[in-house]
Amino acid sequence: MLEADNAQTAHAIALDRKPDLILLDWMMPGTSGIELARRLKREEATAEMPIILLTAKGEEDNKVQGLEAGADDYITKPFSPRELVARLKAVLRRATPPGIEEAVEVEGLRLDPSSHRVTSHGGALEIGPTEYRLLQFFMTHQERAYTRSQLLDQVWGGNVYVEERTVDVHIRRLRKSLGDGHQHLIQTVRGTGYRFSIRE
Amino acid sequence: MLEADNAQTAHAIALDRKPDLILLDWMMPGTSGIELARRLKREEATAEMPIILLTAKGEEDNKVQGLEAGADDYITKPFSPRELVARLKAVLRRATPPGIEEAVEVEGLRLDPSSHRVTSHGGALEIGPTEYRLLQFFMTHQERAYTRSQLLDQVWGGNVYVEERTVDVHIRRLRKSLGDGHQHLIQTVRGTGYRFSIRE
DNA sequence: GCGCGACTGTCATATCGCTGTCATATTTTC
DNA sequence: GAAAATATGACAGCGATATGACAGTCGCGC
Repeated sequence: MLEADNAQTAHAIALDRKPDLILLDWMMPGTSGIELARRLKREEATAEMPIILLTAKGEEDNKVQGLEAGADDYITKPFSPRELVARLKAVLRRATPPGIEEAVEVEGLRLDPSSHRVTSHGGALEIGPTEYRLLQFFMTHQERAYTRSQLLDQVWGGNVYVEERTVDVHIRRLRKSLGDGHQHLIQTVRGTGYRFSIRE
Repeated sequence: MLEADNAQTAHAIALDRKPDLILLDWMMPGTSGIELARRLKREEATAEMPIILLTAKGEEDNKVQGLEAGADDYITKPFSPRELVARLKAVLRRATPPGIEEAVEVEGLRLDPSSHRVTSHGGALEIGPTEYRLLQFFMTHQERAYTRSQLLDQVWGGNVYVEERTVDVHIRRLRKSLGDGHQHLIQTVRGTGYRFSIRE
C-alpha cells in the first residue's frame, strides 16, 4: 500500500515501485488525476498498470475523459467498501493475463511466477527476492546482453539510485543460488554487462 | 563541464554546446532557475536535455513547480556528493535509450549486437571486446580497405594515442578468434592496411 | 515493543582477462 | 639477397569483474 498526495509524487512512486494497481482521485493538487493517468499510460514502464479513477457523483464528463485517458475503471463517490473491493478484484483479474503467470523453463531450471518459486529438476532452490526478479527478467529476455544500467532500470525500477557495481553482487548471489548446475546460464559480457543464454 | 552564473549565459551555452545534462540552481541572478527550465523545455533544440534542479531544504513548493516546469529530478540542499552522482547517473541512464542494431551475417559468420555475440554456423566464438568492435566495423564496412590510422579512429575512437602496429596485433587476434573457417575474410592489403571481403 | 533473521547495498580486496608494446620471425617486393 | 612490411609470440600493466565481509533496514514472531 503506497500513498501520494499529489501527482508528482504519485508519478515518481509509480515508476519506482511498480504497483499492481493505481487508485486515482480525480481531484488532486497540482496536475489533475486525469493528466497523471494520461502520462502514466504514455510511458512504457507504467503503461501496463491498471488505473481506477475516483470521481464525484454524477460527473459523467469526468468518467468519459478518464476512460479516454486510459483508466481501466472508475468508481463514483460515495462508494461502499464492498463495491471498491469488488472492482479492485475485477480489474486485477483482468490485468493479470496468463502472460505474467506463465512459468518459464530452461534446461531443467524452472521459474514459476504463480507459486513464486524456482526449481532445478524439481528441487526447490534458495533464492532471494532481488535474485528472483533478476532471474525472471533474464529468463524472459534470453540471449541478449544487458548493461548494468539497463538491469537497474528493469529489475530495480526506474527512480532508484544504486551503484552499478551492486549489480555484480546480485549476479554473484544469483549464480550461487543457481548452483553448479545452472550458473553457466548467467554469462558475463566483459565490457558490457551480463546475458542469459543457453549456448556455450 | 560547463558553467554559467546566470540564466542568460546558461541558456546560450545550452543551445550552443548541447550538454548531456543540466544542473540548475533554483536561486539564480536574473531569470529564476525555474523560468530557465521552462524555457529550455519549451524549445525543441533543448527540450530533450535532462535537467536536475537544486533546491534549498524544505521548499516543497519549489520542487513541485520545478517538476512541472519540466525538470527531470531535483536534489535538496544540502546533499552528499554521492547522492548527486547517483542522481546524475540515474537521469543520464534514463535519458540515453539504447540504440537498436541489426545483426550482420556473412558466410555463416554472424555478429549480433543485441546479444553481443559472434557465432559461426550457430556455434559461439571466443572474442575479446576490441576484436568484437573491430569485426563489427569490418562487417558493416565490407569490401573496402582501411589504413591502420582509419581503423584506430573508427574502432578505438578519435583521440587515442596508440601505436599503429597495435592494429596488426588485434587483427591477428581477430583472425585467431575467427578460426580457419572465417579468417580468410580479414585480408591484408599490403602497403595500406586491411580489408573485410568475401572475395578471395 | 523488542529481538532476530533475512535481505540489501557498499566497500576492500583478490582475480582474471584485455591491452598495448616490443623483439623476433616470416613474407613480400624489387 | 636486401629492404620493407607484416605476422607472431611473449609480457607486464591496467582495468574490469568476482568475491567475501559488513553494517544498516525491514518484516515478523514473540
